[in-house]
Amino acid sequence: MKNQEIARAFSEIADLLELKGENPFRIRAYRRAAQNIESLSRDIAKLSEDELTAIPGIGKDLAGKIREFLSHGSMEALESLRQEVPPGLTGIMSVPGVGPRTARLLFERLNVRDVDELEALAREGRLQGLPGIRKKTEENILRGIEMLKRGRERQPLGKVLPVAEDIIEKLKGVSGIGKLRLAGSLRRWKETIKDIDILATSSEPQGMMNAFVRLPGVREVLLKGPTKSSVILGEGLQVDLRVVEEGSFGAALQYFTGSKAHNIRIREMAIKRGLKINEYGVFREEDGKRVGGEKEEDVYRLVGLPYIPPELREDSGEIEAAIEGRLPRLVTLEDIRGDLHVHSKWSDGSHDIEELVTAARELGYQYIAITDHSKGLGIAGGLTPEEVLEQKQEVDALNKKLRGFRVFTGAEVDIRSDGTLDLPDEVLKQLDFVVASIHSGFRQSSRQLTMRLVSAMKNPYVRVIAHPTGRIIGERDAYEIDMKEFMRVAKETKTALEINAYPMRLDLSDRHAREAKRLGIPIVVNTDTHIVTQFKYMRYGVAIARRGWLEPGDIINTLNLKDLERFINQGVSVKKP
DNA sequence: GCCGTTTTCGGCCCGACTGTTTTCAGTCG
Repeated sequence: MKNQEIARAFSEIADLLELKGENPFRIRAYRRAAQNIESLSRDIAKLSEDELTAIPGIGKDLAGKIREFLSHGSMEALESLRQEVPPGLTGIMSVPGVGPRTARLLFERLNVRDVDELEALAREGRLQGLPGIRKKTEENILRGIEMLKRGRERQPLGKVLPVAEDIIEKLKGVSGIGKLRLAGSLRRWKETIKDIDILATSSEPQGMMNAFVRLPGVREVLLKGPTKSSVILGEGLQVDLRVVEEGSFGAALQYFTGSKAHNIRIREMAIKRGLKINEYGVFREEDGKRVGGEKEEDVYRLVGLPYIPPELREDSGEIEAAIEGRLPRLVTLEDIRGDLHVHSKWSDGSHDIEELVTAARELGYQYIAITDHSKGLGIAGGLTPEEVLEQKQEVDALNKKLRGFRVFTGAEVDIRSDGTLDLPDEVLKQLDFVVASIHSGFRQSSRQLTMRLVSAMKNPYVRVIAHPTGRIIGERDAYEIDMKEFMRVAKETKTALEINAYPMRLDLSDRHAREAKRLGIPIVVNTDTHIVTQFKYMRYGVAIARRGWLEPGDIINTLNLKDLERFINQGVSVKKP
């Protein structure tokens, strides 16, 4: 899929135009297009001309450039811009605090071509004396370079959210504190996070800011004002705190939750209605009177929309859906009735089955499926066929004792490198819930990997493909599979696809989940629990499902026990409810 | 460059903080 390459090309064009000092609206148009292409779930090469220009921010011109890239692998506009602008300047712009104007100034006056040269000159104090640059600015540039080198990359949601929640807990103890909420991409549950945004009200804003910048774990204060402060934590994460008045809290929450693209659309709608929206409220253009803003709902109501949940706010069709009254009724954590991918001591889990049952019941679940590894995964203590059947006996006996709860027998059967399964059909057929997945041979060709998944799905006893793309966020990219073919076969064979809620996996991704829903493929949200505390990861999986526009009816483990039993008892020829 | 229940031209989201400035430009989100 060329989507990401095209998005990067547009984004680079935007950077280059910015360096040339071009029309800012034209630049914004490229950035918006890049963002929308990046979040596209479908293969851009497969879209018709009409579908292409239907993408928000893609008009005739950009559609032409996309076609050009798809047929030639390059864009004339980008190539000639690269000729015009010295290479390396876009790199300089990636230093925090250095924008297009400064980058250009540095190149024109000092012939700075890359970040290393910039660093050397700054260390020698040779930036001072340039217009608008004195000691402080030079120091800031050096700090920016340091931050860049340390890599302020996006970090996995699962790492950042606990840190953010810890900060929230600490801020709750600060005197004068009123409302306190996470905002930004954390509130939208994006799978990776660049910084933590916190919004608060306070009767003592100044004291609040003082306390904030002195929190344990703060390594550096980037800026500190009466309403806005930013710090860097030891782990390199940036945290922004904004303090607003009670009457503005809703508008501010909406504003700081973003996404930026979503907010721009909302504000454009406001202008058409003679309104102006900022983080302090919704104001009437004619007399400047505030007409709303205490509640987040105000903002949407005043532009004529129903409330849009944060997880959908990416300008990827949610505004159109809201206008047409077809927003999904998103699944919630409360809709989840059980977990269908759980490991026990039998393989590499930490608990025996009864302990898992106790923990699951405490969460209000009605069932779990025990899906231990098969023997091919020696490192995980995988089970032989005999052990699988022995475990089934234990589960059957346990179920006789349980009331209002059921343990389903299952396995996470390994898909071998030739596409065969690691347990014989005679064993699989006796289990309630068979999950299949790939644990080796990640680097095979796309065709080979796709073939393995396809042949696993064609096995009549396989109900689910677990963590279908194998990615580990920040460590290992998704396998190169033919996603279209994979999903086609999933639909044909009525095999469910898993959203693995393990925070470093989140696999399927939100985009693929949305595509699966579009195709009518059933989804199951599982935690892959190895130790009971990991049951709590379900919230991450549900968040990805919500970002994928999924409703309870799209997800198997929202079924109550009776319905799920009925579904399973329908027999192996029908894998789907 | 996109887009249109005011528009095919003329708009295009809005404000905080910093540093270097005597009133603002640049950067960021």
